[in-house]
Amino acid sequence: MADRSTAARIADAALAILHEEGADAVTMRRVAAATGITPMAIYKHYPNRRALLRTAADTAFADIGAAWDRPRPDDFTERCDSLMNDFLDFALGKPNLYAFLLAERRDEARRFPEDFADGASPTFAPVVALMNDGMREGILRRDDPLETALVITSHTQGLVQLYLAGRIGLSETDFRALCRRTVQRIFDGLKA
Amino acid sequence: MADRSTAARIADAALAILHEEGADAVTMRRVAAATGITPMAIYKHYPNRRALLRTAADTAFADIGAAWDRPRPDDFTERCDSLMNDFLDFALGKPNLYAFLLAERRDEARRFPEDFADGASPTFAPVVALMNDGMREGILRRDDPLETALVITSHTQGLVQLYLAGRIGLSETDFRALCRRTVQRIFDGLKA
DNA sequence: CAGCCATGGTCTACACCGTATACCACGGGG
DNA sequence: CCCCGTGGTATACGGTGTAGACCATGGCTG
Repeated sequence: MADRSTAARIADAALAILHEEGADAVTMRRVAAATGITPMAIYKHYPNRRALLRTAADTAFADIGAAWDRPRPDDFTERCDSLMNDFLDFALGKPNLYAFLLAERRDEARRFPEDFADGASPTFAPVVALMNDGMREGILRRDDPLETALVITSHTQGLVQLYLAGRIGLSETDFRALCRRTVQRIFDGLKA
Repeated sequence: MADRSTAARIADAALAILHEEGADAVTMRRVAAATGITPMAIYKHYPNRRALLRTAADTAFADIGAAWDRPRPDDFTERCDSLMNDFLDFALGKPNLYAFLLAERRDEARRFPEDFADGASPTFAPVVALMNDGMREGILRRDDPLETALVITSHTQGLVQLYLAGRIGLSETDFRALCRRTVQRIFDGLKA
């Protein structure tokens, strides 16, 4: 209680509701109540609802980046699985948060359009690095690592999107296996 | 004026606003005004806002299916490009509609979870058929056509998602080229 | 020490949202 | 002829984000 700043407690409450019930449930009145405060008091710390949601998402995003920045197995395939599992852990474990971040970064990206260009995004950079390693180790065909990483990430994102949309009727374990299998298939190629 | 039924005119207005300004802009009051009617009159034709949006989306979805059901080139690669271009035409030309359909089918799919299982979705079936053709013609490795189609669609959907989210700083022409290139890359495989 | 003012909180109010309810005009079938 | 279903209206309620006015408090300055 005699702990974090009010601004942080507001953001925490917003993030919790966002995580549990989705972005629509994050109303100023609910966040205020959860913080033990009047709705209008939020405006002393955030200019409006969008900004509140954005900073909540920003901290969540930073947390992801930090969680992903950990040692990986040496073997390329295992490292690949390990990274993908981290991604799936997040996307499947916090689908509301994931969906919101995906939608939210639309505007965030408008402010930093070069975010992709240099592969600097905390969620994209590890994939680029992985592709670089694979090429250096001779496992992947030498190619543009950015585009290769883009192939892998967009495939996985799209697959998760379909799964979260309920369009792939599999258990989570089966779906994770499907992801691993299809990524492998992409590496192998589909041609005869 | 002495034309379509009121219900249809309401749906038209909703679809137009949905297309131009996104789902959030589709308010009962706005749709009513655009139809020249009182907000509450909408409820004589649709039980609530969600239902109105859903039928608007349904007609749009049916239109897509119809538009895609047309003759394709013989050559496999050209046929592939042709189908992808149809998809990109829609996703890039009506991003609001596309985003809404993607989100909306989450619930629609909950009612028909087997929609993917048999590849019956009007946007998914053509891809499955294409993969089948490729395998029959010996161009693609003989494999599960559903999973192969899933690889291609999820990749493209994910890529479009990233592009619409502004995370790929390319012109539309360059982006279309990127799509073609990466799909080709998937067919070719990434391994050394 | 007196006074001021930034900080962070409150309460009230407004415009907009979806929609429940009540009412009404009218045209066709018993 | 009456009656009632159809499709329209007007009003109202509870919800939303947020603008505006107000106020307590505590730290800096004259």
